[in-house]
Amino acid sequence: MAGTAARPARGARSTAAVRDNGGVRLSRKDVPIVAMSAEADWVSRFADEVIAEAERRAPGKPIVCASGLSPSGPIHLGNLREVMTPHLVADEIRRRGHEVVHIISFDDFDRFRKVPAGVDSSWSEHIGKPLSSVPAPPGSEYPNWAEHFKAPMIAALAELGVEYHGISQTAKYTSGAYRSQILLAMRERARIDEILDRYRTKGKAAKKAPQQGLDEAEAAAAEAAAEGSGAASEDDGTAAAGYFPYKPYCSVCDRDMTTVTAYDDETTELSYTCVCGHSETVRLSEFDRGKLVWKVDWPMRWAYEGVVFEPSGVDHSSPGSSFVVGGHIVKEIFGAEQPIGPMYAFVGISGMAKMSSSKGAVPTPADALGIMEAPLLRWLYARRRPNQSFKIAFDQEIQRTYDEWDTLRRKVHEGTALPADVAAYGRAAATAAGPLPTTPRPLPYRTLASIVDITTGHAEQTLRILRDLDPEHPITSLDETRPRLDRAERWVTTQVPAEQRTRVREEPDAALLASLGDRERESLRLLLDGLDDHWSLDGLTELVYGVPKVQAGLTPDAKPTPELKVAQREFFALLYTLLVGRDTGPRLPTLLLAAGADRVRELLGG
RNA sequence: GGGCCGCUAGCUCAAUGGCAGAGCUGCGGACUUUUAAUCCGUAGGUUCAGGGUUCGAGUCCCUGGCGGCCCA
Repeated sequence: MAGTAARPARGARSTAAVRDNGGVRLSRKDVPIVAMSAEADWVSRFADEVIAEAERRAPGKPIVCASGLSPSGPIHLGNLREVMTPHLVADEIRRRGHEVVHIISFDDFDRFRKVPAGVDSSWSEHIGKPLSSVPAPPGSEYPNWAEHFKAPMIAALAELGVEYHGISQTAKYTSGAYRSQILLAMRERARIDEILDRYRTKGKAAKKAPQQGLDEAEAAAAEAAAEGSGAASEDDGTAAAGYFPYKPYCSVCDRDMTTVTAYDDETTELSYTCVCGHSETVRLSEFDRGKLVWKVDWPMRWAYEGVVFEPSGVDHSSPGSSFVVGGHIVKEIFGAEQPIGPMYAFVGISGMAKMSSSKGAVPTPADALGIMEAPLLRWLYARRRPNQSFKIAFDQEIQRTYDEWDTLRRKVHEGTALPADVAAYGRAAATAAGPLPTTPRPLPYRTLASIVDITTGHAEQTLRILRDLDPEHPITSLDETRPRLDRAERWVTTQVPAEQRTRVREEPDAALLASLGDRERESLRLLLDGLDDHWSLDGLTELVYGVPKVQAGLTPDAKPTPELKVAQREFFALLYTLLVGRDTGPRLPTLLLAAGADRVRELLGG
């Protein structure tokens, strides 16, 4: 296991670090860091460990890292950790010049457990079938349930730069690829039963009893609650006729409500009955429509693929969990070794204005990539060790996350970042295959969000404001600020609550305008008279700060005094109230430009 | 009843047995600027508690506490 595996000697690591950093020169500008300090970074440490293990187990062969995904529903941001953890390690191994393959196993031959909320209840007739045999949810363009949920994940992985070898367990099982492993497991069923028995507790019989009282739907719901990359708890194959680690899908109804009643090692003839009334005897040396129970299936695949690194969720850390039991089975039955397998903690979400509550769904990688660029999402998974839980911000915090990312980027290029931060940045911004796409002019996310909020995405207004942000190097096309601009816009429109959006008033606040004193009327008049001559970001800045100065008898370039600052604040509050109905808002020059001169005149009583 | 993980600055986290560090927040300042803009500076610690190993412990061992997750 990961915790007890021998660490390579210090010298070995230093050598790796030198080789890693040698030969790659960074130009000061915009070339993402490909080499990085191999020190002080969890990815590097796992890579050291995995390489050493791989060379001990299978010298000269490609190093195998693996992930398992169950397409039983939306594949969410927690499941992404199942992929990102081995991806980052495999990528580091690849950067060091080793041959490595990252397998993503889609467990689409698992049983359909439960009809999720929002799907027609008639789908309950499919409970017990392989996920690849269940019709896709209504309205889907995909041929079956599994493909429907795999597709968006596959698209997200491409955008994230994750290189992998995908394996459909349906294809593997139904092609007979695992036949000899299945026959072996059946032959060794008594020993498997004995291994499982070590972890079955004495209270089991008493505990099982109440389960009988549950109806099918409740039982399915309870099982679904434990669902993960592979359920931590699942039918382990115990039946009245003895223990069998294999379960056939019924030839008639295609469900796994089957019970094995007899098996002959000599002929490989297996008899089963199904709740649908069907019963038959098949020859396991030819029959391909069934699978090993999860606790045997997983270690079988470790052995079959020669997996050296595969993480799993923390729910696998218990004594009787499939990871622990699998460690015994892979060694004692399949004669192979357990992968190095860190437990990863859960990924939380902060925010989520709309999506989760209405659809009953947790956000997916595709949702995250809608509001943030791929390198940023990669960074969130790279910067924390797998055993640390973290949150992905869908609320205002995303602005801070982006600020941190931009600051880190600057520091990395200046050479002032800490080694661990440099490493995380490098893993986020590029893979062994090269850098990920970036935004040519990465303006601060909060600025973009603020602008898009005011302009409601209107391209012409947006460009006008962006152009004036940096007059020395004006932005000439929105494309320079993409895709970050599009992410910010999507964030504003899908995640920012309506009451936090800036809404320029449709009609003038007649009552307020009528109640204004002479001094306030004069300030508005001064502003309106200056609009045409100051219609630029800088010009309007000068104007809005200048109006109170002129009123105080000062010149527009006078130094501010405490009294003047008070007057400015009052003036700004008045403008905000008249323009957006609140006493604060986006910086006024930006707001004025976005609203447009005609609307400003109307709202200010001009 | 058992297991895994965590506990370090106000917050989020670094630190491979060798001088406890970043980011954010806060505070102070600059920019004609208290905004949802930019930059500079600065403060901040009994590393959960107690014991042990060691020349040396945030780090390793033991006991306890608190928190999260899981199994039964």
